[in-house]
Amino acid sequence: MTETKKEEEKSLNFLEEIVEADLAAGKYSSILTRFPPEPNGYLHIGHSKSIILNFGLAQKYGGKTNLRFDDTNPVTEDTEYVESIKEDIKWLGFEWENERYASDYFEQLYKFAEALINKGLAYVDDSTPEQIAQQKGTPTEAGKASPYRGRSVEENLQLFREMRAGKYPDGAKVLRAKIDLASSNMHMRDPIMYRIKHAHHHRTGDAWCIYPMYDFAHGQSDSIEGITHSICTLEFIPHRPLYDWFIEKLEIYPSHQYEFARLNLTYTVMSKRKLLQLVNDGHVTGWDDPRMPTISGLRRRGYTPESIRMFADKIGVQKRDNLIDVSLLEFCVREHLNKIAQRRMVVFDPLKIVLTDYEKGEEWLPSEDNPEDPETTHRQLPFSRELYIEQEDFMENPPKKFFRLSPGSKVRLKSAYIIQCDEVIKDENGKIIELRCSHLPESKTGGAQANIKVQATIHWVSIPHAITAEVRQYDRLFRVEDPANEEGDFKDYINPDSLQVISAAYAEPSLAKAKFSDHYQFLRKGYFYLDKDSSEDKLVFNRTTTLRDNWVKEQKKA
RNA sequence: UGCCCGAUAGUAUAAUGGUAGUACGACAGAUUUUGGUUCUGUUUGUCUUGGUUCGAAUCCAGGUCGGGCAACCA
Repeated sequence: MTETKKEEEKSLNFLEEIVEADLAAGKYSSILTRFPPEPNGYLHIGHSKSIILNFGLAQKYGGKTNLRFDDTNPVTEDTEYVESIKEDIKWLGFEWENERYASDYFEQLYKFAEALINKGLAYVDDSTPEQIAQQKGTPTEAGKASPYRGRSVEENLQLFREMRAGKYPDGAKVLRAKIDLASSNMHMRDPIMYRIKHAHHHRTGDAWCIYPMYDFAHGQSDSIEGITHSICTLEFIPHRPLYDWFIEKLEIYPSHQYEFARLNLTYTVMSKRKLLQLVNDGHVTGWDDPRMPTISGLRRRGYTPESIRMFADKIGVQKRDNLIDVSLLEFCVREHLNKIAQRRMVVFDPLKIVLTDYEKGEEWLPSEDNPEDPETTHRQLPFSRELYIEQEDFMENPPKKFFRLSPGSKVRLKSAYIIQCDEVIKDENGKIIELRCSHLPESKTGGAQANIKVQATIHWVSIPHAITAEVRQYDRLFRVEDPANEEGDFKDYINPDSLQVISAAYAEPSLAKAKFSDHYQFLRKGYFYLDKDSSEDKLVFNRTTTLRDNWVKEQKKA
């Protein structure tokens, strides 16, 4: 009920309005969108906005979505990327109707090009790249015609066929559309349609040595598939007249292009080119480094598809440039993980405690796996006389608002007893190496003293039962909000402390059975996820994100 | 000094001529066997100048500011 109400109240974004209007007007009986990545890099969170938009729009209005790889530039593209892109889309929770490639249409596109030549709307140009740039003029100055612009249809046809046949080397000739060299839109000043590249293509192999440019491939591919709404980012706005021009002159199905603002996130970069540099220069370990904003990086770090979809829903879709605070993404992942994460106890920086009055040897105490879940399961935690707690949970001379353990004070050990610190043991340098404590024997859950109020509950592990694990704690990759727009090289703003490794944290033994299907909350520490670097004899956990921490804020104020 | 987009709290996003609302953040408090969660409260906004109108964030005009466009990239 509430869900439906919320749905109704939620206002439409501008694309949903367009689709609803088109559907209401009977322009289409159902819609077909497409997600068109170039397989030259891994998908990032910015792409997930586009994926969720394209697939989500179709889902909402009973339509379908094609996955189409825009593979018109063989020198940068590779099947490695095709595979990762498919995996990422599936992981986000979407299914495409058809898997297509722009390269599927190379023959058709070639025929389209000949058709334009026959109409006198395209010509083969022998000019060099420099000459073509010269001819284009500037935004304030009209361009000039190439000396080859007046070639006859027959000559153009013959030369274009020779281009295809491999008669010319790379760069010797191009095919250009004959449009308007005086247009105020630079993209209409006789844009290049085909260039010669004697390069191996990841799908068509060596069948072709001429390849269509984006502008001559994208709109026609949309048209061939019958895409109703072709949604892309803002920088393609000036391409739209060209998109429409090719469709009009070719007299083919009129797909329409719409544009939205791409996602930008604080403290990271969002371009494949820059991400590739981080990988190639070794600033990160790979495309799936958990610090990367790639979908594979976020997945490895422990983000969930649900959290990313919630994020996309919250940021909305608009045409204004934006820089979204990464704290919103963190909020979304905490929101989801709080509901599903299994609670576990892990001590990162141990301080030994001896319970001088504990005589039992060992006992096993139940602890809930997730207090947010009313049907939570419980696991058994081993308890003993010797425990580790966190160094930071003890202070010999505590400031006013310190609620944890200090000499003479009491704290509760989560799911176990209330303890009190009786004696502080130091080494010859005065460093605290051990605490002697006593416990309230009736204070465990359900006991007579269980309801005694103490200022804090802290986590712990039993020393004889503890296992060790490597813990990788991540921080933002950059020191500044918008590294791409800072002076100089964006790499100068990399955060040198973006990774902090604890090689041996002490964990409760149940974590020996950690699984990739589970997300964990290490109590009072944050959310963690098993890393693929784990092996039989070594556990590795990635910190997905910290818990919100008011104590840290309190300390900063002081 | 051409053309094209855009402009609502710190950040995003609604209000489609009729009470400027929501989320995140920040701040304060309550609850709590996680300084988590949950709950309550507070804070801050229509780029500007005119015009149309009973009434303008919304429509019109001028200005300002931000972004994009001159790859054989997509």
